[in-house]
Amino acid sequence: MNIAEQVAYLTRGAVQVIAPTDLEKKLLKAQKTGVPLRVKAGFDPTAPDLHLGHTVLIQKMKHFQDLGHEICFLIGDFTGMIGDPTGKSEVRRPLSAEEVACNAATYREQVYKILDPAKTRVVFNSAWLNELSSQEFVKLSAQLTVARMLEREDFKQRFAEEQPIGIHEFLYPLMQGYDSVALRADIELGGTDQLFNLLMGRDLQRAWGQAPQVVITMPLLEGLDGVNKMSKSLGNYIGICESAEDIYGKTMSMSDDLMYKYYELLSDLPFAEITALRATVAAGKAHPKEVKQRLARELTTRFHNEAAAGRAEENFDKVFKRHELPEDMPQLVLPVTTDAVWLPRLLCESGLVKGTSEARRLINQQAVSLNGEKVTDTATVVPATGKILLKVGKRRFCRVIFR
RNA sequence: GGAGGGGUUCCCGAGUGGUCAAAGGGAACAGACUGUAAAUCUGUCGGCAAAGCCUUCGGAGGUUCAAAUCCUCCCCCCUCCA
Repeated sequence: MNIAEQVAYLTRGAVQVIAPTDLEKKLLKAQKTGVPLRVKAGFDPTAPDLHLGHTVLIQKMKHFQDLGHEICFLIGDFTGMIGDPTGKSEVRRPLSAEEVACNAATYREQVYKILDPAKTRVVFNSAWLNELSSQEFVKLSAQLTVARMLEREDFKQRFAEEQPIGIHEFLYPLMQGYDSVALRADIELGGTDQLFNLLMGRDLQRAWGQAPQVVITMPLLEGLDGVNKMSKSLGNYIGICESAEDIYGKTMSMSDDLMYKYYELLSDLPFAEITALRATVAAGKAHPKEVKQRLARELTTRFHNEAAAGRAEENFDKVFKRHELPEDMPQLVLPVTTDAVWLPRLLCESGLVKGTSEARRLINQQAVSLNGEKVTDTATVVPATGKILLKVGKRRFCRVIFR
């Protein structure tokens, strides 16, 4: 690849590149000298459950890796104690060394689904931040004025609204920036919400006599609701460790409008092709469901494999399109202790519902079927013999076997 | 150190003595419609073998026939002044 092609490849989908000429220069230099660029991206030490939102960034890291550059997967175990002021700031409980190690292991396990372990360096910022002397610390904080810090949108707003701003929150961007100094990063990747912190790295590197890193920001991926950023706590996520069925099914449940965004941020399809795809659907020449299925297959394949994706698709069509029973469903084997069981109790024991109250509600809402027949009476009792098929809503199944 | 504002069911947020398992919104779940789309509409949304009973409104006591609401003590959060 020539430099222009490399730049195009590495900035596909990026929101901002600061500064583009620096990127070219760095790539050129790397090509000439054969010394790979050092690419940094930071992650929180908590929440080791990665979802597609994280993969936008990780995928970008992989692009750099593909071109032979060095990836620094930074785990912010020190900065994690502060918490990024972006958005809702909460005081965080410091994690123990064991917890951090455990989370890091989980990160590795998940991240290596995408990244090449051999070309990935995992680093912890406590390694150098714990060693920072008070003198250096003062030097660090002297690089920045309060006025400059208050330019930051989040702080500006909170200051105007007389919301609290902790002094330690000022330290977060400084320390994240210092990470770039410590690592001598050439490039730092981050979400658009990270811009301030990323730019801080450039300022600090200059102050420490280093060439400023190139900053590349990636869009935040909306969750399945299409509104909020994908996050586990909002429940609008697709986890990369979920089953093939779940990844496939969740992908299919997103809105049509949203899927193009997912194509842009998660697939490697050229933007021109995605635009064409959108046009084809708009013109009625392609069914949006098929376009979405293609996406679902691609994502499922990425985190599992093609065969699993195929099975997931078959199962999906079977259950939701043809309204048949899924390949495998949970089974519950119960000893026969009485002649008959009250249905809500049985639903409860099968784990399909949380309690008998919920079971009653669902029965009243025509949501429960027994051996394929809708149940209308909450007082229904089931004879405790043989096999029974329970279904709640569209997707909850269980086979109960009495022995 | 001083003054003030708060802690309500998953979340936000009403509620100042009975009509409160607690308005409204969001999320979630179910049904209709579909492509399991989305949007929309309808319903449900503490627990319980259930026209009743039990447990909930930061915590512990108390007043009262009756407390989320009043009193006492305590814990926690926030703002302003210094």
